[in-house]
Amino acid sequence: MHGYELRKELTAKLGAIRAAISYGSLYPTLRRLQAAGWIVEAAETPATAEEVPALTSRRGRVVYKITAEGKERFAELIAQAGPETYDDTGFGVHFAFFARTDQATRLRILEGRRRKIEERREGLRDVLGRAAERLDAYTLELQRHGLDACEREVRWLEELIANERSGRAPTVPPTGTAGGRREDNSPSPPGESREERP
Amino acid sequence: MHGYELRKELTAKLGAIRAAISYGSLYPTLRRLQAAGWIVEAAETPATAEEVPALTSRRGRVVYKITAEGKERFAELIAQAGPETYDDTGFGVHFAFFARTDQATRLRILEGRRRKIEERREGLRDVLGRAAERLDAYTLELQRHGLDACEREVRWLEELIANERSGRAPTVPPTGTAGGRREDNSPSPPGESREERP
DNA sequence: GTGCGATGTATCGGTCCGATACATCGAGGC
DNA sequence: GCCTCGATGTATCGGACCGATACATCGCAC
Repeated sequence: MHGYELRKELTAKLGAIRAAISYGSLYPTLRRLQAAGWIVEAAETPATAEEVPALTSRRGRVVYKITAEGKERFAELIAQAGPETYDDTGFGVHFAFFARTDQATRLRILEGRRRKIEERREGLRDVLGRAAERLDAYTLELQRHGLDACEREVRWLEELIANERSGRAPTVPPTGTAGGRREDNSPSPPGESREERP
Repeated sequence: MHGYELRKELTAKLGAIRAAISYGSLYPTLRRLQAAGWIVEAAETPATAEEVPALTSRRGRVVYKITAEGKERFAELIAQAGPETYDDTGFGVHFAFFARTDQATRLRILEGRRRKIEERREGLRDVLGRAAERLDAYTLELQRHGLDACEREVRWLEELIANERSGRAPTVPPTGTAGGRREDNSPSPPGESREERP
C-alpha cells in the first residue's frame, strides 16, 4: 500500500481505540521501516511508460511492500508482550491483529490485559473508598464511570478468555460462522472472516 | 503544593481517565507556569532556621502557590472550550474541574462531548456495516466493544445533561445530598460530595 | 470553466513520555 | 547496630508523536 491508503486502513481497523495516525508520524515511520529493510519501495507501474517523467518534481504515490524479513519481525512484534502491551492503545493494536497470531499468545495477552484492568479497578475503588470526602461530586462521578468501564471490560475479557480456551471464535457474531481452517503452528485458530491483503 | 504532591493529587483526581503525569512533563510545566507568573515559589519554612544550609546542593522540596493572575487564567481555561476539550483526556480534565465553573459552561462541554462521541459511534457503525466482511472476527469484536462503550457514554452524558438542566447534583449517589453552598458567580453549584461506597 | 473537496507526500515546532540519575529518610530484617 | 529497600523528592535527556501547514493533482458539481 501507499501511505495515505495505509492510514485509512489503520483508521478503520483501529478506529475503536485511537484516532487516526498523524502524517508527522506515518511518513517518518515508513522511512524507518524501509531503512530497516522491513518494507521496500515497489514503484507503482505507470499506466503508460512514457507519460510519467513529464512532471517536474512530483513524487507521486509511493507503494510499499513488506519483505520476508518484515513479515518475520511483524510476527515477533505481535507475539511478544512488554508492559506497554497492556495499556489501552497497545492492547488494542495487539488485539486488532489477533487473527495473525496463535492461541497461546492471545491468551497470554488477554490475561495480561485483564490483570492490568483489575489493577486500575482496584485503584479506583480505593480512591472512591478512601478519598471520597475530599473530592467533589463531579470528580466522584468520573471515578464511578471509570470504575464501571473497568468492570465491564473485565467481564468482556473473561468472555473472550473463555471462548479462547474452548477454541471458539471471539464472542458472538450471531452469523453462521464459516470455514474450517488449517494453520502452521497454532492448534485451533478462530475463523478468519475473510482475508489476506499483503 | 510541591511537585510530587501535585502529581499524587492529580493522579487520584484523574486516575479514571489517564495515567500519572510524567516527571518529564511535570517539572518543565511548573517552570513554565512560574515564568508566566501564574504560580510563585513559596519556599517551605525550615523546621529550624540553622539546620538547613548544611547540605551541599540539596534542592529540597519546592512549594508553589497559585497567584491571583493564575487563578484568573485557570478559570478562563476551564471555561473555554476548543476542539481538544472533547477528546478523552481533554474532556476528563474539564469534567474533573466542573465544580469550579458555572452551569452554562458545564452544559456546553457536556453537549460538545456528546456530539463528539456520537460522531465516533456513527463512524464505528459505519465500519461495522460497510467493512464488516473485510475485517477478521477479532477486529470486528473490537469495534463492537468500542461501539458499546460509545452508546454507554452517550447515555451517561444524557443523564448528566438532564441533571444539569434540572439544577441537581451529578447523577445518582443515592445518599441524602448534603450541603447548602454559596458561590460567587455560579447560580446553582452542585453539592460537594459526601462519602459513599457502592 | 472554475472552485472545492478528496487524494497524496512531506516537514517542522513543540509537547509529552519513559528511563534514568541522584539524594534523603523511615521501617524492617538480621 | 548496621544495612537494605521502598517511599519521597527534584531534575534532565533522547526519542516518539501530534497538529498545523505546505504544496500538488484529480474528479465532479454547479
